[in-house]
Amino acid sequence: MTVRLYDTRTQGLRDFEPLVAGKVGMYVCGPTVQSSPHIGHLRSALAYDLWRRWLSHRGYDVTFVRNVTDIDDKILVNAGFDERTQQGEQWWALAYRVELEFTAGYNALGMLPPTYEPRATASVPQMQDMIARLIDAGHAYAAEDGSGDVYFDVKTWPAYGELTRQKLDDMADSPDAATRGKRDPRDFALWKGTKDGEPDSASWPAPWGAGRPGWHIECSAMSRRYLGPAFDIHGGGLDLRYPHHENELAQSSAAGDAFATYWVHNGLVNIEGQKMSKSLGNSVYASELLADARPVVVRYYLASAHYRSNMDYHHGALAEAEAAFARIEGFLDRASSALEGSAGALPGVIPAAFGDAMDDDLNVPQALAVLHETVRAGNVALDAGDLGTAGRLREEVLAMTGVLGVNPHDPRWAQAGDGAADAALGTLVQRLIDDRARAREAKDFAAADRIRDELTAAGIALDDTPGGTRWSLDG
RNA sequence: GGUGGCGUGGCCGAGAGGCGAGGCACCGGCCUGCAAAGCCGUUUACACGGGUUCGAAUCCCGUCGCCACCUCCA
Repeated sequence: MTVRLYDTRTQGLRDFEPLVAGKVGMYVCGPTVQSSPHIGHLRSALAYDLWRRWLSHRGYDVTFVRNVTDIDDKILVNAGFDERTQQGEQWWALAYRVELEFTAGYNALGMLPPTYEPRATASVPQMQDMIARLIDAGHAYAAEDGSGDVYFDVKTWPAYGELTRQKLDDMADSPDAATRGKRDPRDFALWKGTKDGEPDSASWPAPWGAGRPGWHIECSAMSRRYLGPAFDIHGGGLDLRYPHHENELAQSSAAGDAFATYWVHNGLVNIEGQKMSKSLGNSVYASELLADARPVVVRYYLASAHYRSNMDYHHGALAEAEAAFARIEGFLDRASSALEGSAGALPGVIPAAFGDAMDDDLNVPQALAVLHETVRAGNVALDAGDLGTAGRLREEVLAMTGVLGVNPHDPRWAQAGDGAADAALGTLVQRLIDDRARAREAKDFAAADRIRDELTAAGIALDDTPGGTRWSLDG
């Protein structure tokens, strides 16, 4: 019952062994809040939400940190505030507005809030401290052009490239290197001196010149602040391996930190076979997904491929997920009707095969297969009138969907409705169902079917069960 | 050019030397007044060419195709 995970650095599966028994420190690179969250952001966040839930389920006390990068070139550009005319949105206003969109997206999909969710702008002193230590140690230098930039000196760190197994000589030169006061084209910025036209609000005083932190140093400083110089798992999107994570690893190591024991990277989401990009204009935003399907179905869909595989979002994908999810939901609904009154409030037991799949590098697709097999067995038991077995299997299904965060009966997923209107609708529908029952009793099937057709046309589905006719709002 | 990954049936998507994961769709049957739901069953597979093996989708070699990162990106 050991959790195994795929570690990018060693390129293989490793048994998970925490630094401190029973505890896990996990740092995940959160978004740069420069524009609205898209399907890829949600998928990434979900991957680590699932890791966190599973590790917790296995008894670990998980400290989960996901940062918010709220100062960055793109944020300044996208906000486009003009100092002279005072027109446009302030960068910090844009950052906060977008951060709220991300939070709303995470909440909609039932992601557990991180233990800590630090903003980069709130840890600038910690970043400066780390930069100072790197300069003192001879691994970083202030640019000689007086720009206020500070760079990491990759040639002083022979291990540079270890995460992505690249040799320094093979790395492409940065195109703007010559003009930026770098000693080597591959040196990367730890601190960016304030340039003309940039707002004072995006400038922090520093010994080497006023400016703002580079992207990479943010994560090194924040992970250290909240998890310490050594922690267990560092996660992020596959696209962050290089340069972001490579640079984090280099600077943290050079500063004397042990940093992450395991590196986990989630696969990306393509759209209709193509990479999602702003230039192609094919981005699928969180708001679109949530308009197309129930949040729990979006969550189910995004979890249905292994977290390390690239997945392709295509038209109809959510409808397929809805159908698959409805099967699970249907069983639980049937079981609830059949088992009404019988307690069965025991904490559900997760089948061993499900646990084995999850332990094996979070193999959710395999775990879902176990879940579906349990659903079928449960339906068989219900058909046979074996309520004891059905009840036990229902508990298993609830336990499995619970740990994945897709329990259909979780109040979280309940549609926010109008109680009085729902009651009125229920009364009217029940009257029609009663009328239909009388017609069926009298063998007047034409009349009975007419009632059902009318309800169907109104978006209400009927389901004749041994326990009576049930109705539901149909999608 | 460097580093890494992928190619499974109509679709999605696991698996990784030996009983054809699971879901969606389709077809046949059971059940039902008819549906729906549910159950049972059939049919479609492992890019291509070699090799290793008693046995390969799974290992090895080669070929083709696709993709990611190497510049900001979850």
